[in-house]
Amino acid sequence: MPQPRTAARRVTIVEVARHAGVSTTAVSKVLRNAYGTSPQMRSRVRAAVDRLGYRPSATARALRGRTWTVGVMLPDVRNPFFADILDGVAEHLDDTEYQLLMTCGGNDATSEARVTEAMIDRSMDGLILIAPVSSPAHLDGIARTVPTVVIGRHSHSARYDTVNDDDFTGAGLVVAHLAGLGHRRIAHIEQHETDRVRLAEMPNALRADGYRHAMRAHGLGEHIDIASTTYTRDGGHLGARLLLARPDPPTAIFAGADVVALGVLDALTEAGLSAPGDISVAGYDDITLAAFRTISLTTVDQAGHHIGVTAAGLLLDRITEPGRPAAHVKLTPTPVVRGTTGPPR
Amino acid sequence: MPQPRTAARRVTIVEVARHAGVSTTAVSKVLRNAYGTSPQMRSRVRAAVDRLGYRPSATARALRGRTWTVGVMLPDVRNPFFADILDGVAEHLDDTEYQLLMTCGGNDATSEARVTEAMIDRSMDGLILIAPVSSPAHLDGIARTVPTVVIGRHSHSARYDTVNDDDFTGAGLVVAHLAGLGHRRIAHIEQHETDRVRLAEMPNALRADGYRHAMRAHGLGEHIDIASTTYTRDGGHLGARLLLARPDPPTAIFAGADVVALGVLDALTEAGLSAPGDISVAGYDDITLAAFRTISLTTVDQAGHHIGVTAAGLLLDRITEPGRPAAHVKLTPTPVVRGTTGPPR
DNA sequence: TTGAAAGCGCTAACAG
DNA sequence: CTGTTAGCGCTTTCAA
Repeated sequence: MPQPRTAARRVTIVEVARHAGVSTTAVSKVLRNAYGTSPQMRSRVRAAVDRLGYRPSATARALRGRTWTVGVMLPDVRNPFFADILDGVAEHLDDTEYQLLMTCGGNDATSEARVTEAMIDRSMDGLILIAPVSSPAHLDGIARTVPTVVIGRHSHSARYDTVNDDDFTGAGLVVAHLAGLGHRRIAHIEQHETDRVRLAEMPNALRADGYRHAMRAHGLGEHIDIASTTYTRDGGHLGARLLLARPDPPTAIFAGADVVALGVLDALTEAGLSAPGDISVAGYDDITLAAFRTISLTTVDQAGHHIGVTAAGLLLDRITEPGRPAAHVKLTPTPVVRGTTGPPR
Repeated sequence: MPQPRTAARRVTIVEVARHAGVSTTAVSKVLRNAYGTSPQMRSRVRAAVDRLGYRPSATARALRGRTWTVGVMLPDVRNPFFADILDGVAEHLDDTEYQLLMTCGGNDATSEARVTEAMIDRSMDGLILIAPVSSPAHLDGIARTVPTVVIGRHSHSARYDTVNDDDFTGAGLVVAHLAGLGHRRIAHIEQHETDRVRLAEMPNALRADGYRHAMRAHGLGEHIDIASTTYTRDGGHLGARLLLARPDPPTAIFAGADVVALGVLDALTEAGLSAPGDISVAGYDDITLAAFRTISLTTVDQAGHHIGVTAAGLLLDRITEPGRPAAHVKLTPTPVVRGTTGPPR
């Protein structure tokens, strides 16, 4: 039997139609469960599809209808918190026809613009943007072009939905826990913002606000002490060094994110100190690693999985009904007390 | 000035051509730097492109030429080792026109098939599969359809390139290090394989082989002791518990992957033991977390970043010249000695 | 209920 | 060097 020597060309709708003895229109209709197909036509078409191993070309479909593709932009593959969100998104999408495709935004507006444009160029049906750093105007522009849901931005846009953790409250939970243990000099490591819009929208800014507010509420306003660095391990390391060098160093550090807390622990080890013996440390996010016994980090669970499921649900709704009013969901965080916090010595 | 109330339709090549006063062919040629365009035509077209903010539709291009999209399948977003590979791939692609899109294969053949089909349906120009679990026949089928590079499978297919760490040698490095410290009862935690093909192709199987071989080479054949679990944190936890329960427990544990070693450390902490005081622990991969001072894990650096760069290079070559003979690259691992290994007590 | 035909945005022969 | 023309695989009016 002669074999073609080139890569087998893909089976197209034309071949399916020929084998089934019907028109391409008919095949298309059956595939999309469209109106106006007889049972026998359906079964003949389905048989031909199976026999030939036909799969529709998403790119050809894109020129007329949808691609059944949802794009997720995440800032960084390394931050394990985003994995929880992704799991949630994937779980919701698994029950649908949609395929998930991911890209990295790189925590940088230029790179984010490149990546979102790339997803739009590829005719994705909808986008989920996780913790984007682009300006609200730019996000609005994206949302005008394609159905969009934003995670981790407290904005009030009418064009896209948002899903957030209540960061302000979450920060308060940490302060309450530490104050309850008897700490007074509770310091915070934040990722600094200067831009007015970002001060209002970014989770890190709201956590810092929540920290300040809660400190005052507990009568600890005079002990407010913030080290401004970044939400990275290095940022935590630097922040801890700054705080430890104070004339009167804190007895507890609330890091704005778990990765930051890891950097803090690193700096403590380096300085010959340990948590909670010498100093208490708390994070935010409850990444999987926080539960790791060797670390056992006290933190705040913002239910990444649930955030992902919610965002995926909103996106599919929005794809179906692009003009519908924007939903802005805020989820309640819960404190997770583990081994890195204890009473001050 | 009246504003359209619906979402602005995308600018197409036709409009660019009209504004520039040339044919669509001309625009297409200029955009692709194709042969046969005069300087003035080029500048007029470019001006129109900029003015109108035109971006080519990747999906429309897909029907004729390439999509300038490379798909990467990774088994799992959580394993931080894959992030190193991704960085390498992204770095290499950043200098090109290609856009990277990722999917999760889920460490499961059925799910991998779904995901690879999805990428093929979307006309991706090439695929990089990281540590796939599908059968060689299935991988061959994929590679017949689209240019493919496989990372983390020691296969010898003529259809796709592979990039691997020399796992056999790497395992030997760990045994040599531990034996050099004076350990004799060195145990190993592996991810078990029974299938003949997988025994020959999977990195975990080669690491176990390398362990056995090195133990014998060091005259420690009688102390070979393997706990068969999985390459996960839980697998490490379970493996350590099994090994600690032996009548004569090991003085050193070589975990087949860093995530496994984290599970081992977890089990040690639980049992009131520590590394390297009570027992030495080594991993494999050198994930970023291994350098974290609180952990300071001895491991093997398999240069994930370099693997990624190499794979991306091979893929672009293969896209250009699909028929070229397959390259099978094996990179040399280097030992990274940190704080979790020391002399036996 | 069914199918012919037009066209989505782009590229590639082929003429001029 | 430039433009006309014919599709790529699919969906969608619109007649039959």
